[in-house]
Amino acid sequence: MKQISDTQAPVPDDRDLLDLERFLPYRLSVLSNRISTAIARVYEQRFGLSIPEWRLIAVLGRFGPLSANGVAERTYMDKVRVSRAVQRLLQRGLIERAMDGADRRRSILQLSAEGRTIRAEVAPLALDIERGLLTALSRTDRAELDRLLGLLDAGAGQLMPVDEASAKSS
Amino acid sequence: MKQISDTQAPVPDDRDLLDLERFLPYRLSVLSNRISTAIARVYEQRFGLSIPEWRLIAVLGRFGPLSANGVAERTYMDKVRVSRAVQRLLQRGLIERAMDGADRRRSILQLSAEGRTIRAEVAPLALDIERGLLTALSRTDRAELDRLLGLLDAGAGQLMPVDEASAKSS
DNA sequence: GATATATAGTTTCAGATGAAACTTTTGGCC
DNA sequence: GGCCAAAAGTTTCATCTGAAACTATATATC
Repeated sequence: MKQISDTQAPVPDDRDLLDLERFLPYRLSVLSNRISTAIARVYEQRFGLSIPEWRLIAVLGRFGPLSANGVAERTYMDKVRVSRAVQRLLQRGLIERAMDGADRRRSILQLSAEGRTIRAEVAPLALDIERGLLTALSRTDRAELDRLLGLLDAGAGQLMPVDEASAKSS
Repeated sequence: MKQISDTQAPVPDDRDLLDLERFLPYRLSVLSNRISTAIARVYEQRFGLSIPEWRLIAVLGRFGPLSANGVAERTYMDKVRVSRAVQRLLQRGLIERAMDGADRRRSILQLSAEGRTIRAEVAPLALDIERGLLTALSRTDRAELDRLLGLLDAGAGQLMPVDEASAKSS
């Protein structure tokens, strides 16, 4: 004889049916896209820079000279993006490329004088934007946020190892 | 006679030259992309759903029936994305579309029976992923995070009004 | 009730994207 | 030295994306 209820497919109650607005990945995605879009617009209009291009400048300014791969690792961009950003910035003369004498597959990238100038102009603007975002947060709030983002990074690491995410070196 | 130092272009010191790794918009972007990519992979492999498609299902399940515009408003997706997601889900029979009798420009979208089934399967998976992300956070940490994201949303609102960001209705 | 303006949704087009293939060079390994 | 696997970057190709143009309908103004 057929059993009742226990073996039936469970009828999901509302607890199992997620509410998009409270779903953390969704909230992060909407927030981050909103911010990135606004920033991209500013960089584009004022400096003709895309976000990948700006990241390249920022990271070369801070850690350069670097190989393309070094850039990819530090920016979480894949090598195709880096390659394209490098090409455009070379054309514009904002970076310089040399070949590594010891390993001729590898390039050596660094900011040109003009690139350094651009970085010095863009960076304060970026910091202004960040300040605007954070106006409503107290000093301790900011420290909290920093800590919590760190924890989320760790959680995301479980989900998807960093090197599989994007910063592929091959 | 030319003045010295005071009128010269300021030489930016390191304080003005941002460090990408500490720059909030960058951190949010990397974190969010990492999570979204991982989730997109799961949805795609297990259910053949893109993220826009899943968002449509989630929001229709929770608030449906809705017009395409209603969906756009609640998901922060632009109307082109919504339109495309609608088409694919109609093809797959996961949603149904009727015309609004009172306003024949407007469509009325809702989940089909099969759509409801899919939602009931995907939602717990999504919640599992979220739980994974949050394992390292205590109950109070989670409340803090919620609050801080709310503040950031407000800050982002200053940067870029919601309706200009993406959920354009026209 | 004709004309103008706005809205819902779709289509078009030009650019962005990333996985996979490819080229070149390097580093074993025999 | 010769051969094979791996790494650095680039190119290709198929897909995704969103701004702008477009279609159809509705609303406002006269």
